Amino acid sequence: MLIKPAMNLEQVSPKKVSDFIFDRLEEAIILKEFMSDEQLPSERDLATIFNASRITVREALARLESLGLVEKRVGAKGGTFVLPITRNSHLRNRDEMRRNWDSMIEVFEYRMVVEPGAAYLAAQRIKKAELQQLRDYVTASIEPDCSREAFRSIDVRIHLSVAKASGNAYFDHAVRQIRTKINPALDLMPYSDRVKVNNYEAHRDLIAALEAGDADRSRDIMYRHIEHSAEAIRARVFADESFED
Amino acid sequence: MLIKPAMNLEQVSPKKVSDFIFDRLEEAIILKEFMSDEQLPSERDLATIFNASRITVREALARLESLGLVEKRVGAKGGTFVLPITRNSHLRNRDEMRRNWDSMIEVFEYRMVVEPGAAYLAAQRIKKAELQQLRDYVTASIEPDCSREAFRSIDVRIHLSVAKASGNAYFDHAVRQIRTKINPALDLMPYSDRVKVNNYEAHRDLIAALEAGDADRSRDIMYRHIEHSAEAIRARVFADESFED
DNA sequence: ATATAAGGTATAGACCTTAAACCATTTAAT
DNA sequence: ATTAAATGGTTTAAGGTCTATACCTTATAT
Repeated sequence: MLIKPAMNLEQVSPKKVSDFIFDRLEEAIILKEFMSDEQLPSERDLATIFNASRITVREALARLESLGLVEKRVGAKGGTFVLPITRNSHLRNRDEMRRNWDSMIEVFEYRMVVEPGAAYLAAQRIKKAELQQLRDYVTASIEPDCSREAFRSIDVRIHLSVAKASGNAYFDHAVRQIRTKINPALDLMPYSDRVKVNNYEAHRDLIAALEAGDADRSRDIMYRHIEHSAEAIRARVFADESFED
Repeated sequence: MLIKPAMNLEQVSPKKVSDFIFDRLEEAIILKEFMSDEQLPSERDLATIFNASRITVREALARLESLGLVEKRVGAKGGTFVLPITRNSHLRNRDEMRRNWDSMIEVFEYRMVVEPGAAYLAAQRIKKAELQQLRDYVTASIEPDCSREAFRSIDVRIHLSVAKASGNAYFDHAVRQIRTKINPALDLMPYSDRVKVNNYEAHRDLIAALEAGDADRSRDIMYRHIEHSAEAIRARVFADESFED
């Protein structure tokens, strides 16, 4: 006898245009497509980009502003500017993750399946230009003048590029979603030579495996890389000390 | 030097409440939570379930009706009823999949990563009641009086239950999404004893592995099961003959 | 015939979005 | 000092969507 699963009753509410715009801009800031002090396109340009009215764009920007992600300045040379992450927002992030650690674990579990899968496919399909782009990112990440924020931004781009090189929109989207969830946690990490070198070596080895078209090795390297990353985040979130680096 | 990725300009449009309701009902029908000739809840009940107005529910139902998924009848004993899949819609589905085979391949690739991952986690966490539910499903699926449609419905429920047993909302959601994409293809499959037995054995072995808490074996069985399924779909979609069984 | 349970329809008000115009502020060029 | 340009800030009118409520129509069972 078949038992019908209960009708999945979900409270739906309309997703407004301003919600979409807010989500996209928040994601862009979290993924560091815009870095600190960088200016977003003007309200008028954003309206054109998103094919929306200026008022609707302003509603999305107002939400970003109320979250402390951006700041507006009027006048010529004015505009909407991305605010740097403050020590306070760091601590708030950490507490939020401590309180909600179970949901972080869910993201990690998903990531450990999805990103190695993306690397596996990418090894079979990545194009020369994409490999070169990856190499440029990795090279830039190990330069001595690479700022902490630039380093974090490059790290995101490397992982998103591998997902894109998988040639599969599902992996691309999933990695983007995962990264948007965990990037605030990664921003908590210290910025030491040891971290830089560890990351450099993992990314370098991954690129070598991708270049060799070795899908299994690419997958394994990615798996170990993000396994290590998850453990480092866990240690950091539950560390007693506060953050100074 | 860092090169900024181009601003991802996407045309956003508001997602209306009726869109959400339409999506959920369409999904429920595709996943065979409602079977042929079954009655959906009344418009008034759906409005309560989704916390929306009746007019909005009617808009969603009108779209379902225009797609030929449901039919409305007025009067007492009237209501909204799920229509059976016709031979024509079968052929349309097949042609659509032939034309858009690349996007089917993307779903299969994603599925081969996500569902084995879900099975791996489920083996470590599945509860006694969930195992019993799975056993009941599998038993029902091999009964001689199990209709073709009931068989397909049970198949869906087994895979969704495993995803749910992973205890991870990301896997749960992803498997749902994947299944909604490929279920129309699975509906094209013949309903022979050979198919029934193959499915039965794969599901039986999977449950045994889950019950043993053997994560690696659960993952491998799931992988081979859906690899076989993808190949069977490919053969069916590109078969010359039309469908009689 | 009548009651009942559905779908079918109509109206008014609240909210969201667009388009277009205009105001206010700041900077750089003149 | 004046002015032009670029930006955010504001207003208004028109149209679309959603809610709430009420009432109409159809078909079945009693």
